[in-house]
Amino acid sequence: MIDYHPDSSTPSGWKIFEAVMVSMPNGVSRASLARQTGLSKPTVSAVVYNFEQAGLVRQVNDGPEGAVGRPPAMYEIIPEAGYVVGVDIGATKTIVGVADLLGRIVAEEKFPTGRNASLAIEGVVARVSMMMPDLRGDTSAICVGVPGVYQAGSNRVEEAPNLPGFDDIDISAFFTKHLGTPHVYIDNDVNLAAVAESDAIDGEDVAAISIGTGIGLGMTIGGNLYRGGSGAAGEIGSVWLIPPTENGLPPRRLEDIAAAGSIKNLFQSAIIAGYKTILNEKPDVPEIFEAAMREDEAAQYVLRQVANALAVAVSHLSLIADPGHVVFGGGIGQNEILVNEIRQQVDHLVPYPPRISVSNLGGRSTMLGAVSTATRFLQKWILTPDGKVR
Amino acid sequence: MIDYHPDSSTPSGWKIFEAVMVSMPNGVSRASLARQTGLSKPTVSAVVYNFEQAGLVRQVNDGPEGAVGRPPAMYEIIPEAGYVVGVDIGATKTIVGVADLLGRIVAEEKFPTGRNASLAIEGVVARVSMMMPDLRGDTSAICVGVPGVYQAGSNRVEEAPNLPGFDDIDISAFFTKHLGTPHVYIDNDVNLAAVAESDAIDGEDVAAISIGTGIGLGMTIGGNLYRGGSGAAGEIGSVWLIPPTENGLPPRRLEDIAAAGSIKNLFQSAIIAGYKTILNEKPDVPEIFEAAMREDEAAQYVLRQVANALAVAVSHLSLIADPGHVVFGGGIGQNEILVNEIRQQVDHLVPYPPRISVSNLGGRSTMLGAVSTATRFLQKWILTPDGKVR
DNA sequence: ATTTGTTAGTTATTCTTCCTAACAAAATCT
DNA sequence: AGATTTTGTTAGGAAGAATAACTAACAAAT
Repeated sequence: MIDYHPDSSTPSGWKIFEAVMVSMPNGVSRASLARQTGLSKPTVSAVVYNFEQAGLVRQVNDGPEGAVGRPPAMYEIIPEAGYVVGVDIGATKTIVGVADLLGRIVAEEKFPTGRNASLAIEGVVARVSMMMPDLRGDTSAICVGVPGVYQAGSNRVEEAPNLPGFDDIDISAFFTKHLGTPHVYIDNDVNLAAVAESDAIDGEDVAAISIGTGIGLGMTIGGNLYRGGSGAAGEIGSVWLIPPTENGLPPRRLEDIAAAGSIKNLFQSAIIAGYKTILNEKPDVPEIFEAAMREDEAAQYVLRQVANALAVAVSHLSLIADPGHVVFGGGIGQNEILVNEIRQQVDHLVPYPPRISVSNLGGRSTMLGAVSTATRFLQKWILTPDGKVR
Repeated sequence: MIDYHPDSSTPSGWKIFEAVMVSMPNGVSRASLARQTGLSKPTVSAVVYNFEQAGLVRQVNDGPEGAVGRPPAMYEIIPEAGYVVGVDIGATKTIVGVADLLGRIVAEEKFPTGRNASLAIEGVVARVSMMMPDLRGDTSAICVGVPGVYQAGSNRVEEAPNLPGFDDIDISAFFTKHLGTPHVYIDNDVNLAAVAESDAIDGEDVAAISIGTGIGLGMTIGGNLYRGGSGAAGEIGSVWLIPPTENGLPPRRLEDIAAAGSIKNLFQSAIIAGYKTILNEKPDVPEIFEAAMREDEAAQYVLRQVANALAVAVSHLSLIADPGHVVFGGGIGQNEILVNEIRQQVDHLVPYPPRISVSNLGGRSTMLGAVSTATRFLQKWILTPDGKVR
């Protein structure tokens, strides 16, 4: 029973809050917090007391039994103290995830994206309102991944060919108005996917390559997204494999070979060029890659070409930026057969190849990255820069 | 006349020291420091008093005349409070620069590099000892740029083909032993050049490409050097222009076309291929580029090929990492004709091309970057993390 | 020559934030 | 039962920096 009134909480609140955060789901004693943070026991007690008063933390009595010494009072974050929403607006499907203050997903839904930008974000609002009736108030945040380039300055989404109509929408104001939360973050879908992939490997730097209708790249450096000098970093789909020169060869960008449509076209050309196949006339991409494993000539040709194009692009990425990890995702990037072939080829192109892997977030990476981004924001925002509870 | 004894100096010392630093060479009043830093006047006075006692700062009486109000007492850094040495050990020439605590070069010398690593660093020690007799003591630092990859873990320089013999030398210990300063920093020459180029544009992010015997790339992100996941970022010379595939074309890396030796070879092949020239048999690279401006066929062919190779590499760099600026340096990279041609070609390859320019540091960029690095270190080191004078 | 206004710098006091030291509380170990 | 061990509380500071009110030194207006 605590009934004393020590100092109000203080700048050290940051450290303590973080330490309680990482202690989850086990909880921590105040003595342990003092050891971890290097702060004194009285300071920790005072801060934790204030957190408790503010409804941010609660005592749980499941300390270790049978240990020597006075049994500790364990404290844990109250996950319901705040909620965040992470959204992935894709060209065809939208995923909405709701998570608590700890970033744990508590609800998740997937549904068709509206046919244009306006319908898409209205659909998100409608769905979020059902999943999470009360997002009003300060202790909430929403992060939305969009299939285009988000310009923070003008608060507009640009270059989203697969979802027209973003030009005149103040997307941030729209969500604030209809969902009530003042904290809205918009970002490119591949950037958010990179955040999730980085989270998945303990925050190490990662380059996340997403292959689907187009090819995108998101990179994290030192735990933060890297956007480049003019916010245009990661346009790996536009990298020239055969640059336009006078020597006659038709110019080719990575996307002309390794994006979904291009792969299907490539298969058709392979047949015309005389490669044999047992596949039907219009196979989808996974079918092609699987056939390649079963010695189908045309499919093998396609797989080799596509993997080669991607391997060359990864070699550029690796030699220039040297990311520790490269993770492939997206509808096509998730294909193990493709990535295995890429990995083999990269090994021949680069002296110190990066670790190359397939995303194991199962198409949820953008949504998870959005949730992570919103959660990180909210966790920081809920304490003032002085460490007081907001 | 100050004759009171306030509190000892404090964590706020950092901010104040930096503010005095940027005020140079004008100096600042304490009232102005208080305004700039947001600290209170008493705090500033106490800290400045301690700096003055420690010999880090002195009063100068050249405040503004004719201004309303009490004339301020102006303070400035004592530049002689510390000295740093920046060294560029190149394959053929070495540059040594000595600078004061403000990073202002006070002495600079250029001389032939010793024929191997051991002779090279002995030469540096001999020259530094003459230029800067007393580098002993804490308030000094040295930073050395080497033509190879420096592995901080093992404290060894690797992959320095142009300067053999680095394998068994503990270079850091060598300098400490013979020069007395405990603060020795080694880095790759191109990385340090990038630091200098970034300094030259007010700390904005930059990608510095050095073209000489080889081709190297150094990048700064957020004012700091970016080294990549395994310290291997910036190997742009190894980027594949024509990757090794089965289709018959001979594989080519950027260095196979655009490094000094390759350019000369390319000129010979141009002649063999029947391009006409008025140049003599073995022209050097600047001669070739100048001839290209005077409509020399073979020279034009070479210039276009070389610029194209570099432009394609810059397009990769730009699409992947999007640096705001790209600065060319090194013996060949300093050539305006070449860089103009590159700029034109990049404009056709990339939607948002970076600003591309020629280094205007005249071959001194690595040395200047070394000085800058050592100065930054010393400025930070001279105050403890609490802001007290060390 | 005097008054007024402005800026610089000092002093004394107070506030914030954290620590140390000592002790009380609650368990296990012997 | 008493020793030991660990947690948590209380009391008393100490350090850093802010506030407020002062003095100091000048320019411009009267």
